[in-house]
Amino acid sequence: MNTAMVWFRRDLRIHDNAALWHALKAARRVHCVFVFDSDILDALPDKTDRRVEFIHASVGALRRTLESRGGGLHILAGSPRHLIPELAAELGAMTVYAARDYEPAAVERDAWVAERLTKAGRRLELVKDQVIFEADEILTAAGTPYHVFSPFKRAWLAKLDAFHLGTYPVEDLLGNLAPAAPRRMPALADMGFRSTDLIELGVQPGEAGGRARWEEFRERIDRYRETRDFPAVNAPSRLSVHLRFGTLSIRELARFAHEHAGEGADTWLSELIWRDFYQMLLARYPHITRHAFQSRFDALVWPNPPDHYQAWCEARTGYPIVDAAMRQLNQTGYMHNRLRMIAASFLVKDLHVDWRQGERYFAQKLLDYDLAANVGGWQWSAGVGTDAQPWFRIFNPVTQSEKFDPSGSFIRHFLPELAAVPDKFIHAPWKMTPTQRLACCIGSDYPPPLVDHTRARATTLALFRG
DNA sequence: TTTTGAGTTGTTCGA
DNA sequence: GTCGAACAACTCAAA
Repeated sequence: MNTAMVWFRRDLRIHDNAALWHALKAARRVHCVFVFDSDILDALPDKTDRRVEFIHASVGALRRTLESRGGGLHILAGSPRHLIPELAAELGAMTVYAARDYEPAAVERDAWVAERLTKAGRRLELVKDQVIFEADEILTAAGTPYHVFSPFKRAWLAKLDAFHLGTYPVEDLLGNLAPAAPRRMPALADMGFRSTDLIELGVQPGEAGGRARWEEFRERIDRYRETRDFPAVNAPSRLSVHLRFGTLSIRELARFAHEHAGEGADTWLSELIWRDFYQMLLARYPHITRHAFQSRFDALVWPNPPDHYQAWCEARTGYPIVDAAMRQLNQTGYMHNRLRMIAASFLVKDLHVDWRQGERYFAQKLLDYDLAANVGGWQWSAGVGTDAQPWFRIFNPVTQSEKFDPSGSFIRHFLPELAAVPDKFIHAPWKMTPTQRLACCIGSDYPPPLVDHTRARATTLALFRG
């Protein structure tokens, strides 16, 4: 009997699923499995985690879809290092298919599982699914990985063709799915987690949720370029969480963006290329999770003044755009991309805190948290990453605020204590005279600025000069 | 090997 | 208020 297994991880969908297609193509009986990984879940300090709920709901939806096609989903909880080889043996699956994951911990886990399977005469077959081009597919003429985005993007676009954007026709082969014994799905509480406000926040998990969001964004894509930098506008795709957990296919999104003419789609496609770029860098240079990409900056000692990090986390720096951004993150698990840059630049270059602390904080809070993209973004903001112009990258939080939240409507939404502050002062409320402070008292209703930007900027430049 | 052009998302200063 | 130049000078990628 020709039997295979598909191990779902961050590809929680059926449509255009590479691992599922390869298994269905190769075997007459295909078992599907998902493992709630206790090695990851047990380490999470906060048991009210929207990501766990997103995964849990998406896995439930995946099981219902598989069952409606005559198949099923084995849902287990524990360490996949043992559970995957055991289940493969129990089901008689010779090959386990899975989508390749480029995070160092996943690479190590997969090598471990592969070795176990091999010893038992089976094998783990990892296939490309999360990116358009993997680390060894886009190289310079010298055969080395790109370290600069623009030439990487040119090479990426030059290599793009119908083959790399093609859809795996999974739907044609679903007759090979094997059912799973009907077992109750583990509840969130069984794993020690509580339910969250995910649905109230408007996040729809699962493949259907991703598709709904995608259809809604396609209506707005032509305006993406002009509107994407304004956090008060519904401009971003908000698809990052679906790409993170694979409830949408990157090939489907990239193909649409590539075929859809216009500046909006081109700009958005660039963002998808950035995603491939950072995945490639992490796969090639796994040490960048803890060390500066540019080694000459790795020894840089950040002053990290006491209380600065805490004030930033708790949205009380006294700079409205930064605090509003941090409230958006703390309250909703999401932060607009422009604000991620402003908040990151402020923590590192105004508050002089090590970028790794900010990266870890985002890791705790972001629903769409992706190690590769987050590390890449923080290193770029800190000026220690793949491009070398730190003096260009010290955002002025007031100028950025005036430019990208001109009416202050985003600020007022997340900082209602500033609602009555006149437009003229919304970006820098400490400039109000005592009589103007009736609307909001700086010092009691809202904190005074934690640092002086001009002085903090000078300190950063000196720090980089060495 | 050497040379050349370019580098996501900016800010500040002085006219 | 608006405009252009300076910022500081390095690394990458391709010719």
